[in-house]
Amino acid sequence: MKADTLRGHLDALLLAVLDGRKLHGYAIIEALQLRSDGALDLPTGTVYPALRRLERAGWLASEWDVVSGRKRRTYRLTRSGEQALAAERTEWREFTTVIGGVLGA
Amino acid sequence: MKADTLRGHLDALLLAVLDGRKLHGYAIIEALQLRSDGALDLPTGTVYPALRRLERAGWLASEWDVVSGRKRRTYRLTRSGEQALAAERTEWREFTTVIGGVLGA
DNA sequence: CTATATACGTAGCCTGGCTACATGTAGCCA
DNA sequence: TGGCTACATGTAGCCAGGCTACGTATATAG
Repeated sequence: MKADTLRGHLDALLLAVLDGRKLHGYAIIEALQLRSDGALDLPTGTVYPALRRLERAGWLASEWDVVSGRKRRTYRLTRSGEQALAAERTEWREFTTVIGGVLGA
Repeated sequence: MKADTLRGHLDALLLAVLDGRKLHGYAIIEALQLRSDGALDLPTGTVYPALRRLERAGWLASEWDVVSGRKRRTYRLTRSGEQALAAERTEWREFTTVIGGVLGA
């Protein structure tokens, strides 16, 4: 996939992958690979700062836990994160309608 | 539409709007407004540099003409521009499939 | 004769994802 | 025991590319 196309859609992806489940950063990256059949392989330098940003925005909450000696910061959607996800999904539909409409015919 | 979402898709829009017809810059902006029901209102500072870039890339060709005293630089797709457009359309489908797939369920 | 629409163009900002690091643990295998 | 790989988190700074804010000029309507 061409570079830069992700711009503006990263938040939506992160919120979506956390919809209904708790995951830590590393697992989020893997989940996105899985759900996209390998098309999305986001670097940690993209994901970790984004997660902290979303937490500061109040859309995610995190807590540390330790699994077999390794520390993990596990994230989950907050109530307002769920609302943000719904909004992101709506925006995505609008976006694809607009661009697709121009490209379409 | 949220800022930055256009990132990486501008070329596709410009090529698409010139598919099968010649247009000058100002008319391209209007055509995009029309085709998107007003959702796309690209500033000249976005469109004009992009057109020149696409021309340098060999995807567009331009010529000056004068209509009722006003000078216009009219653009058309080159052969390789048509190929680029086809490629952009394919990439767009892939992109929406990937992101939509993650957001979807 | 002023305002608005038409028409083209550039310099420089700004944002946000990415590159390239730094740090540390667990488990496997030779 | 030592090294390699997978797991796991994080930051500093780069960089691309769309956008803001300009500057220029003509035609037309009021």
